[in-house]
Amino acid sequence: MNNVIVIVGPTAVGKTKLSIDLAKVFRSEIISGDSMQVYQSMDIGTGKVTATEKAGIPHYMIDIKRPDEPFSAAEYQVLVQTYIQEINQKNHIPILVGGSGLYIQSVLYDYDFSNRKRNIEITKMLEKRLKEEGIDVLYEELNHIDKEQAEKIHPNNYRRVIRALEVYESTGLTMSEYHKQQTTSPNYNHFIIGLEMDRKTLYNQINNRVDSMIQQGLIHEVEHLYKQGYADCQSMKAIGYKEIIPYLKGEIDLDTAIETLKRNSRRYAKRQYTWFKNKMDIKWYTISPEGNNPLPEIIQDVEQFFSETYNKLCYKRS
RNA sequence: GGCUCGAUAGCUCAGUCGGUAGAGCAAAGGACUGAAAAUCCUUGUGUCGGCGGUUCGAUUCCGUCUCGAGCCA
Repeated sequence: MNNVIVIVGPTAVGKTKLSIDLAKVFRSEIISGDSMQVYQSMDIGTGKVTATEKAGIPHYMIDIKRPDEPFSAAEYQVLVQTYIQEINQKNHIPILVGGSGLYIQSVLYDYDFSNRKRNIEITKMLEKRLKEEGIDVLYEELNHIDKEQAEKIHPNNYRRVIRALEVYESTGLTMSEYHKQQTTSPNYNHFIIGLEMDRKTLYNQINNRVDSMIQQGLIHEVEHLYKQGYADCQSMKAIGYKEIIPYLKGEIDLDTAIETLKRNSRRYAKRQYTWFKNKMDIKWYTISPEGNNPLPEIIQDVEQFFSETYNKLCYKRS
């Protein structure tokens, strides 16, 4: 079974730095586990690694899409699983690092998306019906064809309701029927490192990070994309972009945009915690306000976890 | 120094004709299988500024003190 080291944690906690430190020790290659860093020209706002930070370590899943292209967990999964296999074949352990819970989960547990491709035509029709008939009608319909799935989705969550209907309409099988086919055993020999931090400290760090993004020219970056006509794409739903666009349109002032951006980042961090804590089997490492370095402990735990295959790996202690 | 208006949830404020209180925002918790940085759900105990008085009972009325804002000297 292939190996993979995973690093998760809320935004701004320091995942990128840890991934590079670890990659140096184990001579790993890094795969981004992030739904927005796949987009080109979105560097500052997504907190992408810089060329210098990369320190020559190969990085995957970054800058692979234009900002106007769609992207999805399914597409992500296929590419990443290929990379994981390739890196393992070279006798290295890949490090999968990022904050997009579903994306990482779908790789590790091999969610089977293949038979239920998204069908934009059907989605659009359902969206039209949502407008005309209201969510209640759609929800009732879902309840009729797939009670089990309907019970899992709140009636107001139109995205999930529409997707469940779309899957049924395009494939003839319901969401819960797909769930039943799904295996629950992990796809890889994996060790998940979670970075956490006292909430107050993290929020401070998030606020400071937003300020520094602004200093680095985030406004300019968003403006550049906006002027190219990318305002309504999936990529512009990213935190750091969707808050700046109203400012560029003159709808809100800059302070409001920045405050909203900070708030959305904080809320995002909270949602990330919810996912990680409740869905993944994680070994947590706390970073204290004094900025302690959990690296030695992590190295030890990783070595121990992979001890069986350890001697075969091309690692090198630095 | 005098007068007026304030002081209630982390913030901005509402309210109780006296029966210990509620909105918005912030925040916290949760859901999630091809948009996931998306989408959605749930959650309000706070010495009602301090101390006295009236009252069966005061956050509400009265007195006084503290702090803040404004006006007049």
